[in-house]
Amino acid sequence: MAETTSKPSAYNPSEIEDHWYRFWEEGGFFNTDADSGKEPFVIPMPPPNVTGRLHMGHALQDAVQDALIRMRRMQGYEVLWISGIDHAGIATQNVVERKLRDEEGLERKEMGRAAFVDRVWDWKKKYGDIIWQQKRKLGDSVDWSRTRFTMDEGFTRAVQDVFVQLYEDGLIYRGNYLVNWDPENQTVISNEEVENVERDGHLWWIRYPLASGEGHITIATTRPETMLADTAIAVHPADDRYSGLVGRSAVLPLVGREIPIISDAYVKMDFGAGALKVTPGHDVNDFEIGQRHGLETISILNADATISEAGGKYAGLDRFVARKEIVADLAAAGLLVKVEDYRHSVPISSRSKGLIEPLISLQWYVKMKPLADPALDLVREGTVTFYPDRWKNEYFRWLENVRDWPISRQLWWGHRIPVWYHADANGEIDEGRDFLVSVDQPLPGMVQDEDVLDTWFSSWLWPFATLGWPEETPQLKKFYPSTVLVSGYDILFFWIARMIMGGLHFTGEVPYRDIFITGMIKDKQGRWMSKSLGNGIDPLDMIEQYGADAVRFSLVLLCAQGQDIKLDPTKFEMGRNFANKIWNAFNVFGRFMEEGKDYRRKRLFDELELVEKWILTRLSQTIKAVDEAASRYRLNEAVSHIYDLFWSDFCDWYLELIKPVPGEEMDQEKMALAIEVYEAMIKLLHPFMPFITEALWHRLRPRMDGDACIVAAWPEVNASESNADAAELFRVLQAMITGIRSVRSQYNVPPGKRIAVKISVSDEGLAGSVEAQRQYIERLAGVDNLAVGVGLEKPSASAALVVEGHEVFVPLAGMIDLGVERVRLRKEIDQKVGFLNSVEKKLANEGFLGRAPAEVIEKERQKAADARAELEMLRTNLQDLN
RNA sequence: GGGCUCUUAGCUCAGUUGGUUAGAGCGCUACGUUGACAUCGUAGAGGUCACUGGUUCGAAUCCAGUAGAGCCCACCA
Repeated sequence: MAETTSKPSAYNPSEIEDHWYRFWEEGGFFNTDADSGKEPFVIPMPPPNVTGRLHMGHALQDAVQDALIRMRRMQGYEVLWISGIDHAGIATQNVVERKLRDEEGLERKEMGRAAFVDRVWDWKKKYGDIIWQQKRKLGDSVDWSRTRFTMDEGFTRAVQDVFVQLYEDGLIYRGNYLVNWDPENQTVISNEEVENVERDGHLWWIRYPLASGEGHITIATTRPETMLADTAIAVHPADDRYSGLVGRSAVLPLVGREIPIISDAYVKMDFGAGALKVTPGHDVNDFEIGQRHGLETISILNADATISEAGGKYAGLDRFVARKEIVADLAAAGLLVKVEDYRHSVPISSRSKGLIEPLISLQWYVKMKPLADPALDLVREGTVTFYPDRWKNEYFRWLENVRDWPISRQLWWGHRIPVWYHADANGEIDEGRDFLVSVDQPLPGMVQDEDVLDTWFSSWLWPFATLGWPEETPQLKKFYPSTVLVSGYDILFFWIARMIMGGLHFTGEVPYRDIFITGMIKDKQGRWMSKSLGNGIDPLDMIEQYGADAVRFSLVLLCAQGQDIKLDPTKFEMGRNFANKIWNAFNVFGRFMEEGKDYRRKRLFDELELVEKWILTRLSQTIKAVDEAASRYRLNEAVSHIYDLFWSDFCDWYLELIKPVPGEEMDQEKMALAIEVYEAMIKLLHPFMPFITEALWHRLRPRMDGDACIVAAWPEVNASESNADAAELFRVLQAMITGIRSVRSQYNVPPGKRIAVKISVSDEGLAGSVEAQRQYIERLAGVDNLAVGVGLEKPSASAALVVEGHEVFVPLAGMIDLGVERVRLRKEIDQKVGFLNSVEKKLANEGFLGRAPAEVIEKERQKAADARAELEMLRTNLQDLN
């Protein structure tokens, strides 16, 4: 499928990306084969929500994951990128509910559960995999035939089995406790789903009369309406102001209930009036005080956060309306002491953004400590490793303090809880009788729990339930545990920690040994990207504008060791420019290639010319560095090594030296090596820039059907084709060329004008070596009259440079400006003197000589000697000017 | 209140176990387009590595403290 090479075309990402994605997908290159016998490499992709659209976070994490997947595929692993979609309980229910209301005027509750859930399924089938069309644009090499859904048949079975197993293990229980209640969605949520935000509020000081009829006690509260559920007043045991009141009672205003005054060390003496109204039914800390003192727990809120019947005359009012009325009533009764402005943090639902109301509710819980302890040990022992390491501390902190997990949700979209109740005469749950935990209906007439499970109760099974667990499938045997998880830290507790616990408990193995935590994408000012702020950058727009390869490359380059990325769209210019460079560099030799011809080098390494030995040496060094960096998930380093090699070495030096002069053809042997090196670099780049590399790979040689860059063998270090001496010699030549160019620039020598140069080196051997490469200097420094020798004399009226201990004279008759030259030399001398001083200071330090390693000392001595020699040359040259 | 991260060139950021007078991209200055690329090339300017102290022969790098910025967790009603 050779493309035409006669007419170099400009780089246009959109022209190649769809074409090559289709090539991969239709060619089956993404497919995973459980029977291949190759060593597995597995990444469980965090399943996007069914409501999801591609955002920059996906783009970053997919760029990282796909790079790892593609690299390992090229290295001969059987790769599996576990993919699928999460049903995302609350989020999806909300989206569909809103849509039905807006577009069809339908209310969920009026529709009924079965009809509503049907509509969510319809919605899922219609919109559920939009994100995968978007991920194809990114170039994700996913086996799309294996995608799963967290509510598909097998997954549902796994979730239910897990519930039953945990119940039988004694790790699931049901109970009435204070929960985080989200009145908007009318469901319980877990602590992790609650955000605390600072809000302006008030502190109401309220006087509670004593039951004796004389005197009163004053409390301060931010939520006066909860007083309806007060069952005590608490003061600090050491608070002298109130010591006489402890044990007596107060009368709850507006309600008339008599409540005890108790002492508890929880109370802060210096806050408010030092007395605390205790509301066990609607406050976490008060609940605990209530437990300690055996207080009654009263609940005065309905599920929709209106005041319940227990709230007497306020029943039916919304909590905020009730608050106003209660405050007014207190004021009227002369019991409102004062109102202060007060800024404090309040809990809100991360889903609905509604204010959370703590209240008592009957829910299902998972007992966490027995699951957490083994999960802690495995990370402590190093069986599981975090990259970067510091995230393990967050993990420890959370798991060491983990609280039991409320898993029931009062939603309709999700996995039904596999618990069955006897029904009363009305078909309602009869709480008076025992329930049965069972996947299937255990007895006719029993009714299933109305609630569904927290979304994360299915997600935590992701790495194995996707492979057929609990069946012992070949897939499961081959691909579990996974190799590495790539994720953001935002779901460390929600998902990663629970996945480790679940994996261990249910399969007996850790779900993966490596966890690579990426930074998060922020906007230019470091804020989270969000719809409400409107500061999001759409990856699809960026792909359109810069190309997918450019977007991926830039993201990986910016993604350093878990640091957040403050993203500005102009960052993608770096990737785009690089892609353009790659494309155009091909044309340097590509335009000379004969169609259908396979150029292979005949020369051995020793027969290569210097710059060729050098570029092969640099290639080997780069391959080594890339492999090393990738093994530690330092992909930004891997990528910058390749970038430097390609741009600064291959293009700026190697290509400049081997490309034919205008009008001439390219030497076949040189072409063969150029193709060889370029091909290796293309392969190194493929994991990061898959489209452009695939496109170019096919242009490099005639390819067999079924061959592709995506499955080409990963480059390996070839020690026999690497030569440090050659590399060093070339480096010296580079320094000489740069020096001559610098002189030219300083004296404004026109670019086209060729000049004479005399190079005086330190020994005959080097003179020969430099002489042999004279065409490099002539070509890249614009020199037409080059003399090389030992101890050559400085021509008159010439600029003199000292390069790596050698002297380079640039005669500039008529152009030389003694003033400029003096300034230049003095500057060089000053620099050199400063350098020499610092080195000599070290060498004069007995501590250094006594304690530093011998090779470090030797290096310093060499540096000093070199610097002295160079300084001597510079000074002589300066004197000659006078 | 506890913990974590960051502070390096005008801007955005790299810098792997401490060892050449610190690097990149962008921006800036000068010069340069009849064939790879102006999404480019060549040369250059630009940094007391936040501050203070300590460890060390040697610190951008390790430790302590200070000052800013941000994040996470827990939350005084």
